[in-house]
Amino acid sequence: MGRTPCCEKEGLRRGRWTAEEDDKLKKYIEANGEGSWRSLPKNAGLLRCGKSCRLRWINYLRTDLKRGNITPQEDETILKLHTTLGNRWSIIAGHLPGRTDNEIKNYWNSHLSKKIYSDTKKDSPQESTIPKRGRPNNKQQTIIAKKNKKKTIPNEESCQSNSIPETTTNNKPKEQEEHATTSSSSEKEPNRNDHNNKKNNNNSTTKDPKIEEEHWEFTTDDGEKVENEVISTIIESGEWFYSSWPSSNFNNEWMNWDWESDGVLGQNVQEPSSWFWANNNDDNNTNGEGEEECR
DNA sequence: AAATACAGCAACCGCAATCGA
DNA sequence: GTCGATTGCGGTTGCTGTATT
Repeated sequence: MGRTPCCEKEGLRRGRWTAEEDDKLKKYIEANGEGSWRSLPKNAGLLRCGKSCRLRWINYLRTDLKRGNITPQEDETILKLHTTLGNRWSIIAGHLPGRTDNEIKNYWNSHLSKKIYSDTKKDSPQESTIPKRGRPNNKQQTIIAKKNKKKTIPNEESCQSNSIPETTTNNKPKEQEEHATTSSSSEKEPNRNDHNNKKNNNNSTTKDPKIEEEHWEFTTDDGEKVENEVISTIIESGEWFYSSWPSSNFNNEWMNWDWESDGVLGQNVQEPSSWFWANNNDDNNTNGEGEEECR
């Protein structure tokens, strides 16, 4: 039994595309437009699976693609976005015109992940590269922050099919994937495609993430005023609220801060990994590790 | 020069989301 | 509302070129 293959495999070509195949595909799509990938190969005279055609078009043949090396600016953008979004390559790619998710994923795996690894190692050569969790140490800063009104960045990912952190049975979200790299097929969750499994677990009230640009003003213990623009990811899941942002915005240090947003006051203890879960209904809010306090 | 190791990247695979009858 | 078909995404594989021994 098992699943039906996405396309007949017998007689279909695999592996690298030839210039001739590229030409056929390009000409067909230019004449007929994208879509109908299943029937496209037959109509275009290609001995390829529709999926393969789609991938080839999206990643290499589209005219709006930017070729060449990733620039330092793009490099920085990828790093920042990855801090907040994790391995959500298509969303990251959406912020880099002309770049594809596959390209960014490959670039991350072959360049940036190593770069981050070596940087972390350099910073704390005797310690694990996995960010430690726990209470702030004596290097923490205490700052007073005022968050200005948020402006929501219109983002196509809200319309896309991106999953957000799963919720546990008590509706408290599981910890965000630490570096979001592995997915074991041996410990699969029930298929969420649940007419094949009761479509959509409706005990979860999670919403699509919002990417927001926030302007913060800080006053440090030393009286220094700091202004900062950050991109943060806001995810709501039932009464739980998730927020994260690039730690580089805060010099990778622990912080305590009081905040004010739209007339609401609160307090936070934030670790350098720069994300937290908070409970909108509870006075004793905690993040995924029980470190967070906010009201 | 040959063998081996490594890095980079194109392509594949399976799962989940979405579409549409 | 249900369910099969289609599309999109992210993890992984494996080929190819280059560096090292």
